[in-house]
Amino acid sequence: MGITKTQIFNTRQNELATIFKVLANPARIAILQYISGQKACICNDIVDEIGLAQPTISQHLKELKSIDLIKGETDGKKVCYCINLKKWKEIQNLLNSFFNKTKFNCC
Amino acid sequence: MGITKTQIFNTRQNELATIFKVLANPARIAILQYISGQKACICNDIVDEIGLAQPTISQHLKELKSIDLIKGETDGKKVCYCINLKKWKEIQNLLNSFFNKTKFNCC
DNA sequence: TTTTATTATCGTAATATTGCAATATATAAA
DNA sequence: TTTATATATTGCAATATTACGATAATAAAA
Repeated sequence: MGITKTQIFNTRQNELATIFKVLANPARIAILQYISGQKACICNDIVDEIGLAQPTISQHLKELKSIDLIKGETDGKKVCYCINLKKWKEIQNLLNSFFNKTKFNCC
Repeated sequence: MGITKTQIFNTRQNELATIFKVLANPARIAILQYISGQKACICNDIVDEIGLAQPTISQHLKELKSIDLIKGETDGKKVCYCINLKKWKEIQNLLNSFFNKTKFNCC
C-alpha cells in the first residue's frame, strides 16, 4: 500500500490528477510565474531568482516538461525555457471543464 | 531536506500549491465528481462507488474539507457531503487568474 | 441498556516527493 | 586540447502521501 491505485480510476481522472500534481508545489508555481514574465528565459537566472539549489530547479523543470507545460530550447551552453502556450491553454480548458461539469444538486 | 521550503515563497504561491495538492489525486477527483452528481451525498455510498476502504475515503474527505471544497452535514448517524459552491467558484477563479496572468514574452 | 450501523481516528507499512552535494555531460572560450 | 560555464543526472536523507486494519466515537434501533 502507499501507492495511488490508478487502475481503479479512469483516464481522465488520472490525467487531471497528474496535471494537478505537477502544479502542486510553490517552487514550480514560482518558476512558471518567473518564466512567463521574462523575455529571455535562462535556467541559471531561475536558480538565482527562486533560491533553491541548481539540481533542485533542474528537477522541477523536468517535471514541468513532463506534461509539456514548458519547453526548453538549447542555445549554446544555456537552455531557454518557455511556457508552451498551446498546452497551457489546453490545460486551462481541461481544468475549467472539470470545474464547470460539477453540478450542485444537494445542500 | 525533503520538506517543501514554503518560507521562500509568497502566500499566493503557497495557497495555489495547497489547492493543487488537494486536487492532485484521482480518488479525490472521483469523489468530487461523484458527490456533484448526487442528490443525497452519503459517505458510505462513496466507499461503494470508489472502491477504496472506508478509512481511506474518510481521509480523502478530510483533505477536501481542509480547503472547504466540500462540507459535511451530519444527518443522524450518516453524514451528507456536498460541494461548497462558494469556495468551488472561488477556487476556479483563482486558478483562472493564475493561468491568465501568465504572459508569453518569449519563444 | 445492548446492539447495530455509520463515520472518524490511530498506527503502521509501502511508496512518493523534496532538496541538495557530488558528479557527469555538453558546449564555448582560451 | 585544456579550462570554464551551464545544465542534467545520480544517490541519498528527510519528510509527505497513500492505503488499510484495528479500533474509537456517535447515534439510531431493538
